[in-house]
This record gives sequence, C-alpha cells and structure tokens, in this order.
Amino acid sequence: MTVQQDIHSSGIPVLCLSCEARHRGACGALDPDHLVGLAKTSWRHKIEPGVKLIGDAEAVDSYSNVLSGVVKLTKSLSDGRQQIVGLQFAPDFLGRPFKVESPINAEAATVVSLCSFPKAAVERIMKEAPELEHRLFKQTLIELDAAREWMVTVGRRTAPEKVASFLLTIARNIDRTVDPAARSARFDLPLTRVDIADFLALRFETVSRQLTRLRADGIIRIENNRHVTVDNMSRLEQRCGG
Amino acid sequence: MTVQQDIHSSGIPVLCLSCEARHRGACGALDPDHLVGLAKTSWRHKIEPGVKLIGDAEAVDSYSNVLSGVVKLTKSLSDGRQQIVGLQFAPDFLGRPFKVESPINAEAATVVSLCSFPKAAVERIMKEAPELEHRLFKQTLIELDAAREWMVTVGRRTAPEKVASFLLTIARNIDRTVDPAARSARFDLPLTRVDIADFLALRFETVSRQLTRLRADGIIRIENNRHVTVDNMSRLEQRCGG
DNA sequence: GCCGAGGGTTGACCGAAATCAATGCTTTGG
DNA sequence: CCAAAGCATTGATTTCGGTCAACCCTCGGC
Repeated sequence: MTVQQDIHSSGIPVLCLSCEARHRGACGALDPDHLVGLAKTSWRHKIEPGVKLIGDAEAVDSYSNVLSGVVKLTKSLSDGRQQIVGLQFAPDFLGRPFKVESPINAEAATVVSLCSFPKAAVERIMKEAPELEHRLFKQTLIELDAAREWMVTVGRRTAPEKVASFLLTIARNIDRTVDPAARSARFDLPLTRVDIADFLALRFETVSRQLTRLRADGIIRIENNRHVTVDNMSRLEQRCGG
Repeated sequence: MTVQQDIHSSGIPVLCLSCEARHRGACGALDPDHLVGLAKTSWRHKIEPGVKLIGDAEAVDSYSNVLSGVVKLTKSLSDGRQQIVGLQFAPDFLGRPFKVESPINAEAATVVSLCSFPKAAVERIMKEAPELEHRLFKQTLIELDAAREWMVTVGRRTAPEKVASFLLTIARNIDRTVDPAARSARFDLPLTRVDIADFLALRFETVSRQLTRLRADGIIRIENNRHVTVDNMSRLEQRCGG
C-alpha cells in the first residue's frame, strides 16, 4: 500500500485543503493536487508517551498532523516550574510556520500517531497554494482563541472551577467526531494528575482532591484512574464558574 | 490633505505589506497598489480611555491599525471576574479575520488613535494579495506566542515575579522604536493598578504592594503614579524568576 | 471653597491552595 | 513471588495573596 492510499483509506484529514469541517473529524474532500505533492514525501509514525517532539529553541524541520493521541505544548521557567500552554488533538497540526525554531516544547502525552511532512515541501506548496496558508492561518486563530480562553481559566477560576473546566475541555476535544452538545460523555484522561496540574497552574495534590470531590458529589465516575464517565454534562458545566 | 497623504506623511506603517520590520516602527516600503485601495476608504480617529472598541459577541465591521496608545483585550466570567488576555501597541492590528464576531472585548486603555478600514475592503484585498494575509498570519503567530508566554507568567510566577515581568513587557512594547536591549528605560504605565491586576491575575492591592517593594529596593522610581524609571533593566529581569 | 469620585497606598486578618508527609495501588521486571 | 518505580490519594500544617478597611491625594464641578 502506498502512503497516499494509506492516507486516503484511513479516512483521516491529512493536511486537507478543501474541507472546512476540520473539527468534525470526517473529511470528504481531499484535494488530490496538493495532497499528492505532500503525501509522496510524508511518513507516518507512532510515538510513545513522554517523547519530545519539538524542543524549545531547537530547529524544527517538519510539520505533522496529529492522527490520534494528544500532544502537550509546554513552556518552563529556568527553575523547573512548568506550564502546559496548549493541547493538540487529532486532526490538529503541529509545526512552526516561518520560523526555524519554536518557542515551546511539544511532547507526546499519550501514544500519538503522526503524519509528518518535510518543512520545505509544506512551505513550497504553501507558496503555490494560498489555500494551504489559509487553513494554517485559521488553525492558528483557533489556537489563539483557545490560549486566551485558557488564560481566563488559569488566571481567574478557582481550583474546583479549573478542574471542572479541564474535564469539559477534554470531553469536547478528545474525540471531535462526537456531538459537543451531548448530554453525557465517556473518555480517557490523556494526562496524568501532574500534567493536569501543569495545565491548570495547580499542584497535583489539589487536582486529586478536586477530582475526589467531583466524584463524591456524583458528577463524575473514575475507573482505573483514567477512565471518566460524566452522566450529566450540564452539572459539570455549572461547576466551571460562568 | 488626503487621507493617503496623511498616512504617508505620518511615517507610521498602516497595513504595510512590504515591510518585515513592523516591530521597529519605521517603515520605508509601503506598497502603493495595496495601500491606495485601502487608504481611500480608511478613516482615522481618536479614542478616549475606557471606550469599548470591540464587544464580545458583537459584530465587527472594520479592521484597525493602532497608531498610538494601548488597547487591552479582555475576557470576563459571568460574575464579573476579568482577565486581560492581550495588549495591542502601535503598530499592531485590531480585528478578527474570517469571523463576524470576536470572542473577546477590546477597550482603549489609554488615549488611542486608530486608522480603520472597512472589513469588506480588507478582505477583498486579502483575496487578491496573498501578502496581506501573510502579514496578518505573522501577526497572529506573534500574538499566539505572546499569549502562551503570558500564560506562564499568569500560571506559574509569584506576585513579585508577575509585576516585574509586567514592567519588562511594557518597557519593551510601549515604544518599539527603542532598542529592546537598552540598559535603562523610562515610560508611562498605560494601565491603572486595577488593569495591571486584571492582566496578572492578582488583586490591585497586591500590585500596589509589589510596586512599593520594587521602589523600596531601588529597582524602579515612580512619579505621578504613572511615570516609571528603570535605571538598571537587568536588576528588573532578575526579579522575573527565569 | 467644598464635595465627591477615581485612583492609590497601607495595615490587619483570613482562607484557599501549597507544602510536607504518610500510605496505597498498579505495573514492570528480575 | 517480590522489589522498585510511578502514579494517586489523603491528612496536617503553612503561607502567599486575597479580603476588608482606613486613609491619602488629585482633579473637576458646583
């Protein structure tokens, strides 16, 4: 099977240029002209949790689509304090347009599968096809909105509100093919308690206590530390503090 | 004087398409083809502090360049808790590509002068000239980096570190024509103590106390509540916590 | 002149989350 | 099987920044 066939048969939008509905997961309109040029030089790979994908101030020579799993974007202070500044889910795009270096670290939070493209090829096609740049621009705007929304959570919500907001974010992004307005949800937490704390600017003990409280209040159930069930999403939303 | 002459004589880059050095303030290479099309329909205006420029979930029908002054971008929770999620300085760009509504509020923090363009005109030219979209994309990437950098400050720095980081950010952005590596700095704070607190996710009393401490330690001087002098920038940097 | 509003500073006290510490539960590997 | 490591929970105590309150200064209006 060629790489291109592989991509087509997977049904996953890989650098899909013609599809507006990137958040629905399903993608019916791959543009063969652009895709072929990239697919020929693309490669897919599987990454284990904890593996670094992009290092702060290191050269980045490829762009990737997240096909499955979750990638965490982090920044650190020199004394080790860490902040997760973003999470990338399928089918998000990973890479730094117009710059050799990235100001952030990217690390696989779960097992991640990627479809990567040489940076030079992507940028060549971006010049020829404004639609590609347009799509990347739109993703960047979505990431900017998400970053600012998250700043409100990190800065102005209390610990209970932070944890509830986090669960809601995961429920809505871990599998974007499911209806974001669904009344209930089941999902695996893609992050450890330590990671959740680094995302929310809390300590892991605080995260643990707040999860315990949500469990005691009957809002969530947790099995095997990772598998979460939310029967009534609106009760969870009420805990997010508006 | 026509608007176009006005813009040219002002020396300020207004939707400048050909100039890479937007952070230097000076701009020698306005592209007449693109600029003229916009300048004909542009208008300049002066905004008083506190005036709302973009309301959350309101339609936005224009794009603007900040010519002078500072615009604060805010998000609020329903109970009134507020977070400043970004500051726009000259010659930043204000507006929401590809969307009618903006998920944030924008408000003049100081007296602000703007050069505005009808949304439709900008988007028409963006279609004809990929360079315009390219420039807006680059600004968005810079804003995304800034937002993520700020998330680290809001989430992981202590109150003293936050206030020091804030002063550094202002010193480096309030007038981008000055050397960012300068050993000393003098500038007017564009925000009240309340605004600074909303930016740093602190209370205004805490901001006040930390400023007092920096003053007592001889790192800054403050006159008239607003005018700040930093004799030794590296001493301020040491207080930012790495 | 007086008053009131807006912005700023400082002090006393309080509380939410951090810190320190003990313990349990899985998973992996010898 | 047991040991060790990684992850998670829970309790006791501390602390940083929040809260409440008093007071100052400046400016603009009557």
